[in-house]
Amino acid sequence: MPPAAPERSDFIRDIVAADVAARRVETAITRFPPEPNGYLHIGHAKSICLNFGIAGEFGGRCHLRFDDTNPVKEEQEYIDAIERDVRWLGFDWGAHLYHASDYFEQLYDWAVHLVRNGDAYVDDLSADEIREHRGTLTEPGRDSPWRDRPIVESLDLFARMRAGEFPNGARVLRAKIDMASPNINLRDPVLYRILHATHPRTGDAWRIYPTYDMAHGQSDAIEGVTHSICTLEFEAHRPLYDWLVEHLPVPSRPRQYEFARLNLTHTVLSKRLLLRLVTEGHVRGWDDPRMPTISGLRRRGFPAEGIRDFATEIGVTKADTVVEIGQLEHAVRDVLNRVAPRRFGVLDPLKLVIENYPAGQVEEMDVVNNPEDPSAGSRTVAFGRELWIERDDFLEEPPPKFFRLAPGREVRLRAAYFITCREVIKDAAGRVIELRCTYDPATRGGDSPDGRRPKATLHWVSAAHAVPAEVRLYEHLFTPPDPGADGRDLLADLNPDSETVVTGARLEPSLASAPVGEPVQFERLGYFCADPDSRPGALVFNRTLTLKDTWAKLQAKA
RNA sequence: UGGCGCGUGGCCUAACGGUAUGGCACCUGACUCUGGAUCAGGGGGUUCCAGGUUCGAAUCCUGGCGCGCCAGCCA
Repeated sequence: MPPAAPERSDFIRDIVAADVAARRVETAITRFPPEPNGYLHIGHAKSICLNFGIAGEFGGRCHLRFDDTNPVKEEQEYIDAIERDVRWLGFDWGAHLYHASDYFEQLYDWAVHLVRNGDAYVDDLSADEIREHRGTLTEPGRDSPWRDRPIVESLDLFARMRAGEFPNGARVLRAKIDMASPNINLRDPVLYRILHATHPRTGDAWRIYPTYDMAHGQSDAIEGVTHSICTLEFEAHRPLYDWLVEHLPVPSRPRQYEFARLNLTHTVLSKRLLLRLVTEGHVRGWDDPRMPTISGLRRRGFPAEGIRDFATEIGVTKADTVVEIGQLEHAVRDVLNRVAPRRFGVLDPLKLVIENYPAGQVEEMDVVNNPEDPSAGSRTVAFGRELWIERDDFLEEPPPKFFRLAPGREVRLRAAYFITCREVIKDAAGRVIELRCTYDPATRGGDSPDGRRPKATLHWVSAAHAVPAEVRLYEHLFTPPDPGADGRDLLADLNPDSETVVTGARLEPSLASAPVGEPVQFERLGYFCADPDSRPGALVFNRTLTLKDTWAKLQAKA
């Protein structure tokens, strides 16, 4: 667990602090309760940071509990991915790994307890009939004809449900609360349903499974959870949460608090929609670098620290809001700028020949690794007569405010020499294919003895030394900030340029051994990291984010 | 329509009856061997509206308006 630095406070932390001060609880025991039916995304990260963060700050603990009450949707693959992602985010549940399925026997006993007390009954109505009886938002529901059947009969039927005597949907166990409640969740909610399905953990031991409402609060109580923090859509369930905890002999009394889930522009945060993108092949998988999943962000190169910083910066409230994705990107750049070693990489190479540089000569130029971090030291990069520079660092007819290379103009090659463009060579189609330049030997290292200061500094790689690579450039997954809004088809909002694969990049040789996922900055371009697809001799890099680019901004305005 | 919740500059957020906080974004300028980073400064708010209580209201009350959630044997 990361150091429990004092986080900014929020209404939930205020409640916890007050509870601790009033000795209502000894400490904060929270839990992160994912359902293993998909991959975790940045919205879950907000919840993870909140739950583990609070536990850390108050010297309590946070459990990882899988809410695995619906075997028809849940899979082991998701369980594994969730554990990996929470750990990668920087959190540790220690020995406190739990599953709602661990409590199935206890939950069953408690269900029997409810029946014995006349607080629950077996209902023979079909799903359709139950819906019909439930009433509507404005009309009260009607009692099921089975609502007052003898307790012994319900007991017998419930036992036989467990034994697997009835098919799916034949009967359910319902709480007996109030069919006229204005809160629909209190109109005799279903507690158990028959599901002849194999569970990832309990196998075929059970033919009935508890619903979320029956399982969640009771699991909290079993684990001694003090503050059960969930998202706003469960607000209407809180009266039921409380009802169950009050009608059952549970060992502790947890309280539920709700906060607003995260919404982000230019993406979607719904497991259903993310699953659709995966299954329909619009992305490379759950961990596609464009996905807002934790594993996607990781593959993209977003550091865990940046995600955590983002979570604290956006705060925790009950207001349903949409955060600009730029705020996430800012938190990520902030970390990357501090930690990413700088390297040279040319995405769209243009050959540059230095006519007065001796053929065959190679100089090892000393280049600082990170101007933000002197302790990162420096490295050596080979320089020679033939180089690659970025094609858009040259313009034959430079517009005003374009400071880079142009015919007759002198610029600095970073940590190397000043060069002047003498001649532009084009192919038959008129495309620039080579620049002939001269260099000033007196400017070795990048400074001139006479104080000349070029307006631009270019990155470069030696043509004789550079290694080729594929580079995948990523942008927002969706073009509009609110994909699928106003009844638009989600797919129509996909950004056709969300991934651009560049195949002819040339990188400085040290990048050939860059570990997968380790962030580097390609100077002047952005932050990158090697993709898991990368192989020796077939390097693949992902662009995590571009650097802020005021020139690009100027161009966009024009 | 019934219940519950929420409305503070473009976005997020603070304020706990004392005269609108901070971050992101935006705009200047300085500095710079990354048009990066950094630093300095700046613009932008009838705190959803209308009443009321109070010496004083973003905060409390009433009534509107807007938005979100709830009618799965999903979570």
